Amino acid sequence: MQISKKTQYGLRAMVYLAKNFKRNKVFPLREISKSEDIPFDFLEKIILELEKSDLVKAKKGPNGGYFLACSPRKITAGDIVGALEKTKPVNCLICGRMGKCSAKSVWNKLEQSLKDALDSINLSELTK
Amino acid sequence: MQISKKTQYGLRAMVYLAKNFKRNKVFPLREISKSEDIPFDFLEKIILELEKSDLVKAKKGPNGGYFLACSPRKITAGDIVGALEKTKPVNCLICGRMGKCSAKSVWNKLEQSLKDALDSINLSELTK
DNA sequence: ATAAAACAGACTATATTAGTCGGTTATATC
DNA sequence: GATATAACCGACTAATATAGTCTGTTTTAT
Repeated sequence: MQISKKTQYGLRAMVYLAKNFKRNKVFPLREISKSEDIPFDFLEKIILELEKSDLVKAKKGPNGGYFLACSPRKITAGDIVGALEKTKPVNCLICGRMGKCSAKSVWNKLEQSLKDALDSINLSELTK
Repeated sequence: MQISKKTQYGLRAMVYLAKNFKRNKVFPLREISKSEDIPFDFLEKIILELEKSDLVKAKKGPNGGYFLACSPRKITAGDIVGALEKTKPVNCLICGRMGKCSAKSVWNKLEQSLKDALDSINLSELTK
């Protein structure tokens, strides 16, 4: 029940992009890495996943960098965590094998409130 | 963000004890292990942790076994998960180092709703 | 041309998880 | 009081996941 460093870094990077968000402005990874004190090589992998989930876009070449794919208001913590982390608390094999599992309702409820909590927060709120 | 097998096994073992709960009745681990299809040696370690958290008690020797430390109604999923799993989603080092962390409020909210969800379920409900 | 930046895949080191094994201690029953 | 049963305990191992590194290729503004 721990959030990985990957996800923590990813969320912080996204908040950085949201805080400095401005139309047509891009942010090279080096800047985010330094400013947020995240290992550059690792962040590169993370931002790539975020890009594949359509949360950020990139501009290549000199003066290139990354930027949010849409307004901070429209991106939720749930979007970001969902892109970087397994969000189902369990893969209950028992449920499949035996048709029912005494613990299933617990994990279902947990998954739902986890989702609700994260979906209720958007990036714009986190910039304040 | 995954619940460990240890916790899944632990919860199922506890539900087993709750389902068959009867005053002065004890359940040898072998029985729980077979019935719930949980590796015996592993379950032994798990139940020991549950005992140290005062969720179950033991009776040693022949005809011995484990039993719930109190009524199923009084034991929550939160008690069980809390005994077996790290329940804080992050140990945000940044928060300590920089005084503030842009992501902190997300993890706090997550932790709270995780706790709320699990605390709202008791063992007695899970026996139905 | 060249330099800055994104993109990509393979690799390594560390930590965590899941489980095993070999024993010791307590106690009901014969 | 011997014995068998079941809890208790600590050290060990195997597998997997996490966290990061390294070496390069591609794109593009200047």
